[in-house]
Amino acid sequence: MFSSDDIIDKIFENVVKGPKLFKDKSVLFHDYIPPRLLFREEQISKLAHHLSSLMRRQRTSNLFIYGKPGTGKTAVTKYVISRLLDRAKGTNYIFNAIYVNCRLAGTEYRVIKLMADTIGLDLPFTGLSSEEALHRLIDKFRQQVNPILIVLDEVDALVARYGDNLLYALTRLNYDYHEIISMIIGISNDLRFKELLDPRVLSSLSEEEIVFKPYTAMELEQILWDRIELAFYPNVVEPAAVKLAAGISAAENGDARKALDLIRVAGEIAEMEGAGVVTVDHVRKARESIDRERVVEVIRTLPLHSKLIILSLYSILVNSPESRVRSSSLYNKYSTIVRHLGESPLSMRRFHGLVTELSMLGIFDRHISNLGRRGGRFSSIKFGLPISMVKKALEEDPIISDLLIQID
DNA sequence: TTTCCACCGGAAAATGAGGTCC
DNA sequence: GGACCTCATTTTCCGGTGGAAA
Repeated sequence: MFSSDDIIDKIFENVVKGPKLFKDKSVLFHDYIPPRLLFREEQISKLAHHLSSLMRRQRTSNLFIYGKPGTGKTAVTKYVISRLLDRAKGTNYIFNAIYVNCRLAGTEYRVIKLMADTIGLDLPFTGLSSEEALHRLIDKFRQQVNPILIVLDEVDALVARYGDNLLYALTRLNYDYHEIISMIIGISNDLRFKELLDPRVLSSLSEEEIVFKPYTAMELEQILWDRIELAFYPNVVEPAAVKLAAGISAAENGDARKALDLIRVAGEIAEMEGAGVVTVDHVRKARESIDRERVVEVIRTLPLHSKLIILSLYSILVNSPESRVRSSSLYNKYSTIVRHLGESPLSMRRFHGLVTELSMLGIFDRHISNLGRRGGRFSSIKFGLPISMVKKALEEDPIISDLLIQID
């Protein structure tokens, strides 16, 4: 029987004394832009062609880029812009590029603020209306000498939540002052978001489109080998392991990021085990580990009341994980637990909202049943993942783990 | 065919904590 | 210092849902 200290000592020894597999792990992370982007020559040349007009200070079409996650949209856009900016240094063809990820920015105001930050305009975090912030940004735009390129990544997230007011204002500015705002690039994972756009915005933004198709398994395999050459020492990754990682990712929308994650985590597991080679088995373990870590991470970052709802379901199902619980029973249990903590439970409506969120995250599995006039319509809930995984995630919260001890 | 049950969920308003502006 | 702002969270209100019973 090994103690926890023995296990840690063994992992440490493997990492320090075991064979080194990684030459440069950073090239396997999502934000790394490689020196060449395979299978995207057509998109690179189309984008570079458009941007070259901008550098000549000619009016050029706005661009709409779409494709599934992990198909290289952001990487290609950043790659082309950075290459052209490098080339333009010291010439008269310089331009300013503003890149904002709308989903990460979160709100319309923050998108405006991030654009302002890029061109040296200081806007407060809060206190101004979005309208006022936009006015100040536009004034600053007008003072710019060089043409401006605006890239709005994951623009669908902005439009779905706040409508297309900001996009309308920017396309309007692009129309009226095209010598300043020379080009807007909208990047989206979801083509359907175009239905949400005002026809004037749509016609302006979709003047030109570039489509990124998902990578095939063969393409992903070559992409992986290209990165493995930079990331690992020679001959430490088995070809079968690469084939498996590419196959798994091709089945999941041809997502290159997933493939890179699999190979990176497989390499980390191999290093921890003190293995000299990354094998198929390490890729399988990596797949499990990524799924498990994702769940633990999601639950860890949930607000307290969401965790308390999960805990309530856990306390009911701890001895019969496959049973289902009515949402009303779950609410009663949740209320009892919250009152036990000396707090007031959330309203039923809010509770329903959180249960819906947990179902969408795959933590809960909700099923609608209908027993008719006497029984009515109701949803029954169980866990969408192994109960042991849920428990592990809950144990990371100090308040919840105390309650868990009482339940167990 | 209508009624009823037990929710479900959209929309709008409220709340409170952070802030700016004049 | 008061008016006004953003933003995340929550509450309140209320119409919708679908299948069995009346």
